Amino acid sequence: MISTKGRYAIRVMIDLAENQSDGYIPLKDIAARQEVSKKYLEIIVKEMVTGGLITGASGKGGGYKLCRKPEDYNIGEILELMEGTLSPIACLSSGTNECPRRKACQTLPMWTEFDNLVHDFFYGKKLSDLIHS
Amino acid sequence: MISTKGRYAIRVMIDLAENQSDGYIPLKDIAARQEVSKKYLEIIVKEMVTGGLITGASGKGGGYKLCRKPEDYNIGEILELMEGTLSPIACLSSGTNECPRRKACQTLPMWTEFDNLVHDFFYGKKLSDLIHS
DNA sequence: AAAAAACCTATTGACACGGTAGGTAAATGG
DNA sequence: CCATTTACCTACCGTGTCAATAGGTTTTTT
Repeated sequence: MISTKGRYAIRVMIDLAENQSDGYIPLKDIAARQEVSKKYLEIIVKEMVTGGLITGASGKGGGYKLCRKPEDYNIGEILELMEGTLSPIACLSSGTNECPRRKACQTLPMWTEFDNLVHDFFYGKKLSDLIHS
Repeated sequence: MISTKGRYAIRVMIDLAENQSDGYIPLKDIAARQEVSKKYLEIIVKEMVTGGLITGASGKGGGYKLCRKPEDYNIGEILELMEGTLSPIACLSSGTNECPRRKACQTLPMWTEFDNLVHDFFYGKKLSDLIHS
């Protein structure tokens, strides 16, 4: 289940892409357009900055902007940053201690197959694919 | 993220399929083979009975058994029963009140596409596909 | 009657989700 | 220089789910 953090992050990215200009776009505007609490977006946007997806600038005239072209982002990296992992199964998330039943597990092949499916789907989608206008 | 409930349920089904006999298989045995707490399995198995996946019988010689052939179960229905929904996005889960931004949402098509992918994957897998022996 | 099994109700600790609140630092315009 | 605007930072909170555990009751067979 993909949480609001991941979903809102993508919407912020789309908003930034569509309202691109020379300068920065204040979060207040994004929150208004997306009809999401600005306070909550702050948390999300902060992670996006430290994760290297966007850049922020303080002060008057400040705000946020993309640091790459929309076609150079893929949805998978955005979701992975926000959700921690894209893996739908605990055993497959990196950093999980290896399951002792791994060798005998009859479901693991299916989960692995599914994991690859999910990964390929989201890493194959570019931010620019979501923009119409 | 698929929880232990869904994952254990599938393992119980596999266990039942592989140890099929004329009679019923006690949960104690399943728990031992699967190395999972019997107490916790009770909760899961109960839902599987009320959901119509398996049948249970009390008393000595009792236990659980499949009520269909392994090839007549698909993984999707098992997961959907245990997880409530297979939809990875809240907006798409049945019973969710319709999002007011639905018409304008630029991410919905992607979520829908993903939702279909997930659905097709799990509904296309049969229980019998997971059994080797 | 005893044993074995499912079945039932309640409780728990930990943690994540989805926010809210209030303040601090930085940059700009006048 | 000062007010405004903006990001940035820390803390908190209520609700719910997850993953179990505990202990008892009913049903069925031998």
